[in-house]
Amino acid sequence: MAKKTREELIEVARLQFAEKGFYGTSIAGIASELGLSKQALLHHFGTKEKLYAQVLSEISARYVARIFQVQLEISDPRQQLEELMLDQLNHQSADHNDARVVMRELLDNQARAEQVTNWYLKPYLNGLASIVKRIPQRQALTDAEALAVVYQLLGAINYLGMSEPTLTQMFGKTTFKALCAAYPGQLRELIRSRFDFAE
Amino acid sequence: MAKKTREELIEVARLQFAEKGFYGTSIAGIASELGLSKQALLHHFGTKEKLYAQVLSEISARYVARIFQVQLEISDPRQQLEELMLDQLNHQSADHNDARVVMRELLDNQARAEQVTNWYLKPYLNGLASIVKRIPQRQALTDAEALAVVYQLLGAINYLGMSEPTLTQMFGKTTFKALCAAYPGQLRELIRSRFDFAE
DNA sequence: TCAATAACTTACCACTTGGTAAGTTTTATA
DNA sequence: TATAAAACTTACCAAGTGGTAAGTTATTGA
Repeated sequence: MAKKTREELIEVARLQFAEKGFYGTSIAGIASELGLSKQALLHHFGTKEKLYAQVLSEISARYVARIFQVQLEISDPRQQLEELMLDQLNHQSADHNDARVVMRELLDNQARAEQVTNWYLKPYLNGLASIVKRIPQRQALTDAEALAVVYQLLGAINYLGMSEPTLTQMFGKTTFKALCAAYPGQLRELIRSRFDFAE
Repeated sequence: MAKKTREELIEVARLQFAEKGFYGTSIAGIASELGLSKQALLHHFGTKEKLYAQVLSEISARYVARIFQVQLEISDPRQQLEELMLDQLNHQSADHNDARVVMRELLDNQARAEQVTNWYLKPYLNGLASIVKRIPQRQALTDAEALAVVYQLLGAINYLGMSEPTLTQMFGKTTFKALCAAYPGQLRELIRSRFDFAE
């Protein structure tokens, strides 16, 4: 059962980092959620930073794995892209913690200035960019332009997911649910109008 | 000079909240940047929460003012939308602190559970949504669907702006600059392909 | 000029933070 | 069953947090 505690700690940490951010989360709070002392956590991970790095790297690994999987299942890069984006959207409505952690990482990491974690997300972004560059009529895109496209799509998807609490409070639960229901259709429309699936 | 100190405090707070978030920012740190004591700040604002609310409400006011302005200058809602979005993008490359504060507000506000601030962004979002609903062939959209469109666009824009530090470290300054240069064009293309300006 | 008030400062408080040191219990292994 | 190592706990620490209380200095306005 050695591994179990470790995994449970990572999962609790993931939720709290997503909800309150790196600074807003305390290692004592994470540990106590499992009835453990703060030092139990430090025993497993050494420092708060290392725990955070672990959480982030596992998220990244999940994303990258999904890219590989889709590339095996689908051959057309346009459909790969659409599948991955809609997948991300679905995955996010079920559990927006990953997206929130990533978003916070993008926001915080300058301040935390922890070089190591900077690279965790790179394979994921590169994987998506390379798919974009394989789309017909997009092969002339530079790396930067392809990344720009990826960022537009990810932004369009993730911005909504992480705004749930605020939007619910602002517009009410009903409106927010309607918004979420409308989203996949709008997103698909956005992708298709962008990469002219017609032809 | 009474007002000046207050305004300076708000500006410093804006930068620090943007960079380190609500929890990561300390009022002592803000004050000391101006050579003041922490209590000088508390004298002006009472609590950290109230200072934060002030920062957020000024950002929102700026956004809303821009909407009004554009609505006076331009009559076609499609062009209004394009102008506002490109404007947001430009404004953001010069100073991404506003977008970062907003993003953090969307992320944090559940945890902080501070009802008052929840509404600051509402006029801004509603203003944009109403523009979308005025676009020809989009008038049948529900409020939720219009909001979904707004969220897609804002996400596409803001996601990039706030990722600058991370992306710079990941891909280097040159690539990031190229990415930024490619962005307005890609964004315009996205908007136009979405709302068929052709007709 | 004088009183009121705004703009501060110093001192202090209770609490929380991440982390160290050292000891104890549990588990695995030989 | 003995031993080593893993998985903890209690105790402690220095530093930092937001905030209160009370006093001081500067500014303003009648």
